Amino acid sequence: MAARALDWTDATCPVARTLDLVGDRWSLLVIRDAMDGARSFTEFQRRTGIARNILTDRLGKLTAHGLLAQRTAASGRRQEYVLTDAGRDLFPVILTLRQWGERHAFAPGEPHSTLVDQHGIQVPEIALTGADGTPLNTDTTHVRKTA
Amino acid sequence: MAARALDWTDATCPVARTLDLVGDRWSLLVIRDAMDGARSFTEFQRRTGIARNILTDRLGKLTAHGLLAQRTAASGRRQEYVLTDAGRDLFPVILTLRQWGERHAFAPGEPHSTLVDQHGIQVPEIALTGADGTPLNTDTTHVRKTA
DNA sequence: CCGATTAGTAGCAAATTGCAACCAATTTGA
DNA sequence: TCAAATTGGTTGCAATTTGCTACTAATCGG
Repeated sequence: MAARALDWTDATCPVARTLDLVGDRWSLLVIRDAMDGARSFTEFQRRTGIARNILTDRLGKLTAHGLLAQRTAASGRRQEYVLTDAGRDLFPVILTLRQWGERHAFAPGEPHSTLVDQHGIQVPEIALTGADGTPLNTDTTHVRKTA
Repeated sequence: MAARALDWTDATCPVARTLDLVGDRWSLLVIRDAMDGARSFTEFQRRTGIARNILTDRLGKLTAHGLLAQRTAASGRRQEYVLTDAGRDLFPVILTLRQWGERHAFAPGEPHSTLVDQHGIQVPEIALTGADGTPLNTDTTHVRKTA
């Protein structure tokens, strides 16, 4: 695996750096499936439908960038891919992508998978609020460069 | 612009549908810049560094999918691209991508842009909590198919 | 009216992706 | 216990996507 020699699309922007790492057609779907229990090459391939050589590449890159790790499976001698802390920390990204899709990419009544908590209760729509309780959105925030 | 004939990567998963719409190398950076005030073709090109023909394609697709709209600029007769409600609603996605990047894609002390509110105060890290106050993460949630 | 800027298009080369076949090692099951 | 199936890839090639460098037509500013 090529050592990390990333030259960032936009080195000062955290959004751009994150997208350099996971902003392709497949990486976030691999992360999604890892969050939902996928561990093996074949299982990732089956769930995503990704081409096998591309999957090889993505698993390698995600591992090289510290989002996945390879370890020996408990039951025997096979290897498996598991999320690292950094990989698990993408949960808010996956959740917000999910909730946007539910709101804007499905017709009313069209069926789709949902995210539920331990009790099987559907996860509520998250509302972003700032320290003072005001909602966070494009009107109430802006980017300050290179703080 | 080809009429909408999307065949989804995974039609039942809202995450996958969202990524089908914005999960390429550039779309979310265009959205990011639109949120931060970019309106014109040239301005998007300058901020992202995207190739001009690809930018043409992405602006067209985002417009076709209802994330951007073209309207006549206030000051004259030129056209400009503005976010629709659906486009603005990607704010939580951009914010969570930003915060993940801040946590995992920068060395400690390395400078980067930050998001601030109206008072110039830095937006705090968002913490996802469920209805009962328990934190939402990969351990406390799971996907239920085709609810 | 002239030069600069805007908003693209066109052509082509390079890089990425996807498909299908192949392969070695491991696991399963009769 | 031995054959068949499964796993986890790799390889080669074709198709698609991307990026670069012109080029153009319309507009804007002075």
